[in-house]
Amino acid sequence: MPVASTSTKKIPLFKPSPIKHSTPKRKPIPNWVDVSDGEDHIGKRKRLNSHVNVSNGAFKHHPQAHSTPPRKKPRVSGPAEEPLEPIQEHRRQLPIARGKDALVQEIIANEVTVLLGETGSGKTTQVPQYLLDAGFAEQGIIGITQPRKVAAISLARRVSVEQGQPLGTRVGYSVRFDERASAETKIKYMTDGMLTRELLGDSLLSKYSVIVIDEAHERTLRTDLLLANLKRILRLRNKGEDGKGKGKARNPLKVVIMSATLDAEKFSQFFHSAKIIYVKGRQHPVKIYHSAQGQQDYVDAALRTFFQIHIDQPPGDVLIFLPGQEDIESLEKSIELFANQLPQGHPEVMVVPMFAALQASQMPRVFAVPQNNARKCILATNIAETSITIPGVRYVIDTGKGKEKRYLAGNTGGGLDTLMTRDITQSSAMQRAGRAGREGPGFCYRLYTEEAFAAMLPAAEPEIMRCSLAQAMLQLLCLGQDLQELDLMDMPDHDAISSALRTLFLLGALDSHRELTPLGRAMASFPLEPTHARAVIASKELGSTAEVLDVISVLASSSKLFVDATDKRAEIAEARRALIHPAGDHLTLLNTVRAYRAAGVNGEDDDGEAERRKEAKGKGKVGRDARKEWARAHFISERTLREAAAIREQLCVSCERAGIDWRVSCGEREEPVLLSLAHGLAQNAALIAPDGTYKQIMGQTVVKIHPGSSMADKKVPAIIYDELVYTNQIYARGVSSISKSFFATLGAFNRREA
DNA sequence: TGGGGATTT
Repeated sequence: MPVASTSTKKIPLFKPSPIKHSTPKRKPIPNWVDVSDGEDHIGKRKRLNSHVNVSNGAFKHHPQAHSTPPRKKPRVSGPAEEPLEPIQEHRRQLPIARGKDALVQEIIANEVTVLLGETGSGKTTQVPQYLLDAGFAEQGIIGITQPRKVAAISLARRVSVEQGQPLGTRVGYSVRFDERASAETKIKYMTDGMLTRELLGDSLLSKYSVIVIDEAHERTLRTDLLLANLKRILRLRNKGEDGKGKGKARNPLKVVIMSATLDAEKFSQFFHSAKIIYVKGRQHPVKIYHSAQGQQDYVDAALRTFFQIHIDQPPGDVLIFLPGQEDIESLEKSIELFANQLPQGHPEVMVVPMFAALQASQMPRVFAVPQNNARKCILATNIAETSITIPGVRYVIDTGKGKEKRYLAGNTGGGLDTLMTRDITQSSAMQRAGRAGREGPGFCYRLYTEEAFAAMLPAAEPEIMRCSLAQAMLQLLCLGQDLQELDLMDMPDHDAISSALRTLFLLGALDSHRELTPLGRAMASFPLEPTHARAVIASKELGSTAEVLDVISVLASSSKLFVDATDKRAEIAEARRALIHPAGDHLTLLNTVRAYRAAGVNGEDDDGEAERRKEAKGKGKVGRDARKEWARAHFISERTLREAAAIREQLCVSCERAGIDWRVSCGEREEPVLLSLAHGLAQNAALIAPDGTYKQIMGQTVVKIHPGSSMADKKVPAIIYDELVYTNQIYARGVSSISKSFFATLGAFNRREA
């Protein structure tokens, strides 16, 4: 074995194991309907537990598991028929097509339907079209929610092609910063956050005749809030004229809950034992191997497994799931080292790292076709589980580990995010394995035992149990709802609720009777965390709105501004030196945003005013290129800056509605900026102790300034910070120095505003 | 001396 000679370690041995016990034992539930076999079974409801496997969407484990699934011929055929358009033929061949009539019948007959559809069933593209055909769009819109923007957009694009109509007419989408929909739109794909927002304006969602919640198993915070509200809306909209459910409701609503796997029964129970409809998927079979023994060092085990595949197995790209960037970079080096020592005749290896913080310029490599028949090896975080699909993958190596952020509510100084490497869930494991079967039969090597798989949690805890509730509570209060009284699928811990209430009180959003204040209502009108919204509002009196919007829009962006590459540390530090502000990270952000804007004018520094005038006239290519080059030279994510610019524009609109003049600037004075931010970050503050450590003002937690902060290793009397993250230690991230005297008056300030 | 991944009229 050539690799064994370069490594003293033994290659792990794998035994094939067809996951015999991955279908959880379930009690017979009378509500199950299987429509996979098509219209033969209309009216003849089959009991699921007697004949169909449902829990394992990623791969098959019945006797015919390892053969390619049969492709059904179109039902409409014969010499007399017109040949079907390729698109329509494709639609008819999707697994769900055979169940169309039965599915529509069930949706007509029931208020809520739970649709359990495996990957590749076609449920997300087809069900809305079936509902359209069945006349559901005559009284309203068919809305389909997605957790991710890109999914909503690409689905709408696909379905508009299937409908033969331009995007934005019959089929449209609506996501933040981007909408393609019109008065004639009947099928609308949208993010769950968008529909949550619509609730604030129309608490009955009355323009929708059907709402389809897709990927419900992901249980995002917004999905959970939607589900609770849909239950309420159904009660209000679907009762008859006499108000008691008799007679015909004027504007009834249908709800369809779609889930890939697992938890279908929980959705059914939540909606009063709603019918569960099951549709098979059409995924290529993936053969699963578990390691015979548990692996202590998963990076090393992944290394050995990769070369075992590379040397022994036929061509096909390899996707390795790892927890984070550190492991990815370490494995990348190891694989390259060993790949260079391979004997002649072995294909080369092209190693591609993939994680969210990667520079945009590196991303295309993931999709590139390797040269010289090299084998591509993608090292990815769980970004490759749901967000990005990579073509060509035939082998998956699953370490069984992933990082998970979890919010721990504090009873004093705000909360704390933990970011820890943990065992993944069974649902994640199946999702990861499924990534090997998208184009053909595949293989998944799990670096953990079958017993370890069985011991994993079936699914991740819902997000509502793992995040700060302050923003959700504030939004609900504006709807006249109380999170504690809401009929949620899972109720968050009492600690999380009281911590959020406390935060809202300290920010002045609630009064001492827990009533929403005018300030709270103003805060809720911003698409921001309450802490950030508070800072924007505080900037009005302090005359620093333009600057605060520059800072907050970056903080509210989904990705990092400063991209770091481990191997260019010195170069990066040198490039950014001029941007660093002695007062800390917030003003460093401000410098960066200003410099970026100025770079678009002449490549020279500028007060930004000229650029704003130029922007108003239309964006010039020269300016765009200059900005792009500037961002690249300073190792700054332009994607983040562009997202921040879009957020800033939206915030300006919110400011206008709230009576805040977003043009007001404090010029070069820095204190008004920091003071505004401090009004929002009042709970996130620490004072230096005699021993040189920082201690929270509210609460006694000792915090360390994150090494990535410009304030790292600096000793100042007092700091504010964006967040606390616990990894190995409790780190404060996004740190600025602030005058100590500020805190004496802060509490009084917020309450006076309230 | 260290950064799982989404999202918002």
